[in-house]
Amino acid sequence: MSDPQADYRCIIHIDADAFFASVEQRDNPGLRGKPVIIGNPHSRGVVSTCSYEARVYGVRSAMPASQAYRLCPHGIFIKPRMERYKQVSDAMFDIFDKYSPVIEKVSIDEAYIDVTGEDGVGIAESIRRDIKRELGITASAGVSYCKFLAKLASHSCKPDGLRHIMKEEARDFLDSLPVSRLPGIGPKTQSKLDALGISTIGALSKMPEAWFVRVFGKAAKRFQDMARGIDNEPVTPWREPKSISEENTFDDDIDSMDCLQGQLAVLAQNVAFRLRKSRLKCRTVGVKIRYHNFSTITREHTLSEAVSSDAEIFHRAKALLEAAAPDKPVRLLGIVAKGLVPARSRQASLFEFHESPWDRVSRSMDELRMKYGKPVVLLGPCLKSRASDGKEEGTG
DNA sequence: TCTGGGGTCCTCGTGCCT
DNA sequence: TCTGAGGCACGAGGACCC
Repeated sequence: MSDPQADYRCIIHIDADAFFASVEQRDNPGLRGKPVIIGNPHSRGVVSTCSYEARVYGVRSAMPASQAYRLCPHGIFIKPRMERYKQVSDAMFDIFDKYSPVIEKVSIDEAYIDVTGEDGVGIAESIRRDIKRELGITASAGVSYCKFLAKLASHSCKPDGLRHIMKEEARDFLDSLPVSRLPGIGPKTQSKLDALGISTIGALSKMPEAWFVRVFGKAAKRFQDMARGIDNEPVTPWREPKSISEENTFDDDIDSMDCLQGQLAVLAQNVAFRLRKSRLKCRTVGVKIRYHNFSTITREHTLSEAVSSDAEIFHRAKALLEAAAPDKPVRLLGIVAKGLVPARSRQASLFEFHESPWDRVSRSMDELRMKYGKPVVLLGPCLKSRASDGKEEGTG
């Protein structure tokens, strides 16, 4: 059922243009007008983003960095400086705050802003102007009565553009677009739709609903609603995180269990630290193993009690790794913490919360980590891993 | 040719319980 | 005692997004 109120909403989608590359060009004027590519061409990584000058050569986000290097060998490759991008992002969100309290952060450089009842186009223009003046980068904005159309609008006018899609023109705008422009339709669903001869959003909107749901399941209803310009999804300022994970792709595949355990210990410490920083514990610990041939397995285990100490998370992950018994060289190893529950506060602990010995150890380790800005006390296997990497930092 | 990292959501299979 | 149905939690994996 469509919500009649929803038709009167006014939502802005703001998206910074080539964000990481723009920040680099802003900080270093010598890079302006040049093909800047964020990524390491000699690693197994991919391109995070690239300037519009690099896109001329066919370089795109998520493309293997080595491929980007072949396409644009004279491109300027820069390692991402996430701390710096985070600073600029925070400043951008401060600008949004001036215009509305209802802001949904989509990612570091992108947000939805609900400005229902106000002049959406005027506000979007002001925000874009403020970003350019205060931060020295450009952003594109889409304005519409629902989230996904606001997003399509901002993407259709990149870079440095503003587009408003009104209710009356939504169907005309959507009908000729390829189905892949709908959020949720990725390469797999697109090829399924292709096989059925459905290539445009207009064609998708005309499919018999019952049949479409039988073929595509629950998602079908949402796809068809969007294709018909219906989307009542609210702008949601805050959501509880569902999981915290960390993974690492190695420069060279690893086939020694000792070495894998060392890497696992580092991941466990980082995930556990992030849990505690967010005052959370997890009931489920999982590991992810990607082999040299890119086949990937995951294993997880749910505990009777929630945990957040380095040692408890490491031991559970280690048991899962051993049970999985990787028999091929491993390219990537990851840990995920799920089933997140709030850790009770320290104050409450005085009366009712039994702090385990592991919790006390973790608390002391966190205090040191905060003080020195990096892990000071390492789990045994971490030391092994550092030694085999030839790294010296963090021993203590 | 080569495919990151950190997430969310969904589906399907399985085991357990009533 | 056995069996099947239904609900539920869990585990694994797929698809997608930025």
